[in-house]
Amino acid sequence: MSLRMALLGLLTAYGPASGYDLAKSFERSVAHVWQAGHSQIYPELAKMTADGLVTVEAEGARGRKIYAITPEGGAELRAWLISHDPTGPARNEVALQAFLLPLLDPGEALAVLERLRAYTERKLAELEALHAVKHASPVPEGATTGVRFGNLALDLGIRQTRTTLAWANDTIAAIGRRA
Amino acid sequence: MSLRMALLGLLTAYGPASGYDLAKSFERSVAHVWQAGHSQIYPELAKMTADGLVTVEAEGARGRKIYAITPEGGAELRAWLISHDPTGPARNEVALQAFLLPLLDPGEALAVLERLRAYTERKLAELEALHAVKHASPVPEGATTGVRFGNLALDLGIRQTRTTLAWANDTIAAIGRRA
DNA sequence: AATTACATGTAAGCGGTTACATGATTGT
DNA sequence: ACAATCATGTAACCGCTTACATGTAATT
Repeated sequence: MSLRMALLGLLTAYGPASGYDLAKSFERSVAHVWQAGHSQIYPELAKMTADGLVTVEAEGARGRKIYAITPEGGAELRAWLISHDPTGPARNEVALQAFLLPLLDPGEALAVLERLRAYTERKLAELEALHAVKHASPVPEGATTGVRFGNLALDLGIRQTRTTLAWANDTIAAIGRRA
Repeated sequence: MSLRMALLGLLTAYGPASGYDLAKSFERSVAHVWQAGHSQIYPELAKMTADGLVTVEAEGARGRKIYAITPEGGAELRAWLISHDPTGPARNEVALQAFLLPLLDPGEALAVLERLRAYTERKLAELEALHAVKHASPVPEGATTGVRFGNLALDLGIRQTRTTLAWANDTIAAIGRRA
């Protein structure tokens, strides 16, 4: 369902687009919160067309199909946002490694934590770069809260990444003291 | 792979157990970082037996099979912890809803954020209750860092949940000002 | 005797990944 | 001519969920 909603969201915010365009949008804007490749997007768009949530508005060169969101699609997206509780089953690889970490001896655990910290630092730098760029981008159609599309998620992402980084640093310090 | 590692971790920490026991352990201890039902666990244990990572140590009443981790299993777990980068594809439902939120008008967006906040508050209370209980639990076998098994993940989870809660509160305040 | 908890498995189906396959257009 | 990019799709496979299916032991 989430893939569907992400696609409807992109079509609402940026207007009609092809499967190819949408796949690019996933790589660029949505990548940090949701991922999908073209092999997943094309069949999904076909299903969504059958369900009346989108329509093939036009067909361009090279068999390019331009999809547009329908009123039903818009309603579906709004309904999902308003009433769907994000009960995504907890499945967090970083947290799982953290969970199992005490099974290693202190030296090894420290090495793992250092790796985790480096990884988190890279991710934070990426998000903060995106944050800087964002202020130059145009406000897309469809944004009614006055907040730029995607900015709330970026803020959340940066905060969470900073939290993970702080945890890694504190844990390295705590285990380091014992080792 | 992660399910495999979670199972090996539980067998290392708590000693030999049946598929049934492991399913219970998932519900209790690992639930916040990884989820798995018995229908996933039983076939996985069979595959792990075939791969020599665990052995059926004993068979009890009601066809109960007790699995024990083998040296190969232990090596596999350690290798994974030490060298596997947790590149779990970003797929976060809360963040996706945050991403799409500006498509709603301010009143609706506020309602969604309130729901998100309530959900996060419940989760935080749960984790903090677990934190309180933890101090009474025994230190299991296999913990070599001196940190109790699962405590690092719990700390991380509490921090992240607090961060999400703060984000929800701040965003409610920010949008509320505009509405 | 009936219910609950223990205990194990299988099957259908969905969401997602990787790889395969094809062809048109544009730029060098 | 060749390469890169545009553009769409399919197939095999894996991980996971939900539901089906079966039977045993302990409790009330």
